[in-house]
Amino acid sequence: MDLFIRKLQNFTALSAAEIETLKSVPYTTRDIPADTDLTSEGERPATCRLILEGFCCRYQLLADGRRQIMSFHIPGDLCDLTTLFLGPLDHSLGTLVATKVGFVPHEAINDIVDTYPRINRALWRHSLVDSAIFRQWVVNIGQRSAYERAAHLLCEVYSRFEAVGLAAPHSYELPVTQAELADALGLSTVHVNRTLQELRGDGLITLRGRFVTIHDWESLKRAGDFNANYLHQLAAA
Amino acid sequence: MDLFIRKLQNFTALSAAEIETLKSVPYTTRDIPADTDLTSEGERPATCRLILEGFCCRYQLLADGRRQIMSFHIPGDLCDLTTLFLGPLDHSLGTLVATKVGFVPHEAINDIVDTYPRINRALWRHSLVDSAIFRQWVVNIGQRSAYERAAHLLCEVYSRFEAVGLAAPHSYELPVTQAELADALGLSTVHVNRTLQELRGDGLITLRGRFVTIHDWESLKRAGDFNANYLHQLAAA
DNA sequence: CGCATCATTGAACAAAATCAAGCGAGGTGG
DNA sequence: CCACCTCGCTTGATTTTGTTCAATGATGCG
Repeated sequence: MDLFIRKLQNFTALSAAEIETLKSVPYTTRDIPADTDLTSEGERPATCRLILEGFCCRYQLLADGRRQIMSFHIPGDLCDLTTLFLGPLDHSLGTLVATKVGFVPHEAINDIVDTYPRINRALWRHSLVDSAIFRQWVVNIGQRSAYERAAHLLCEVYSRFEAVGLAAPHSYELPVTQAELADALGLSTVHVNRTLQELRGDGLITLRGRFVTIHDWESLKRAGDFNANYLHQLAAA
Repeated sequence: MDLFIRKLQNFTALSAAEIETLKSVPYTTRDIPADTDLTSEGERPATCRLILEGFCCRYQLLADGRRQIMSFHIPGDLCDLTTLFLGPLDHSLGTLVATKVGFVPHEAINDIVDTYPRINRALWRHSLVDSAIFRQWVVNIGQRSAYERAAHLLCEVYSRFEAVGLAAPHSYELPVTQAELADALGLSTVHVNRTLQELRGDGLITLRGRFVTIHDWESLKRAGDFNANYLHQLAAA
């Protein structure tokens, strides 16, 4: 929960009382294994999911089995707000590795939204940044080459990890297979593999297992045409 | 403004008092010519833009001139809420045809968000549907073929026009050049042209000028793998 | 009439997908 | 402790989809 509060404060300063209110929000914690849905398309859960540890994604399956991952979610993300306000979920939310999840009852969030204007606004910001990330993915997949796309994604995840203090200097764990990366980038697995090799060959990154090390942050940003604006973080990454 | 209220009521029933509150929101109207920015990337406007008549899009330009359109906006859309809560805009908003726009001061919306919980929630829904549309564009561009993509987009715009009562039965005006469609679909102009010809050849649609006529709604939906869920409209299209 | 913008066409080309194997590390059971 | 199996990564060859380049029609408007 602290991570989440920290993330909100990334956008808005909160008073001590407001922080207390957030800390008193009830939730139950559960450990979910890898590759498990937290919510599936069509469901109407009664709780929102707060990622405490691990790594999740939102995705949609097409009839013939193609899958598009539409976002990654890292600790501190409340990734389910849409279930609070809208009807049946139009996509699925699943873990990519074993993940510790907090389930926050809708009523608790509803109360806060209705009675604490400043927290309401902080949640608005959180949600609008989410939205900005989707937009950026549209740009990324729509216009950029495989090489640019991959570089951009690596930059985004790094920036987001860094913002919640979960990245080592210029390195982080991206707990995702190349097939999953492919689904996120709208590319084939084979092509992702070749693209990552190119990025490595150009000395921009190293991969050891699932640990990404960024050797040349400026060049990687340039390669991915990455501009952290859209993450709307207070501290520039 | 009536269209906007109607759109909000698509998600939530509002009381007479709430509708009055919305109707009393001050705004200034302006006629904006085609191909003009309403707000440009990096700006921090003091108003939100409500489309009254016309057709707009949000887009981002890359350094080398490539452009990705990330969404279309039709009358009744309040397309700028992000400027209310977040810092400098991370993309641009521009007209595609001559458009009548209402400029609503941020303070007015701020007041409403803070003091009218039910309208706040209606705005949340409006914004979350926006978000769902972005996600669906990610899926569309990431996984679907040119043919499927184009079909899907035609379905989406039709459904949205219909929801605000701006579509004739199975036909509507899509006031957009093929080059603009290309920027929205992440395809080249040439390929969009050929794809539209295919859709016409298959008897799914007719184009006369910029008027789209859908001959076989079920088939077009099937061709685009379109499922209106994500628009979260009360009345199924 | 003449210009500008948009739609259309054909041919050559490039990026990425697909198909089909092989490799390597980690985990399991005998 | 080793054989084996699985999953994920890597590689090469081929095919597909969509791009680019370069014209040529159409249409509308001053």
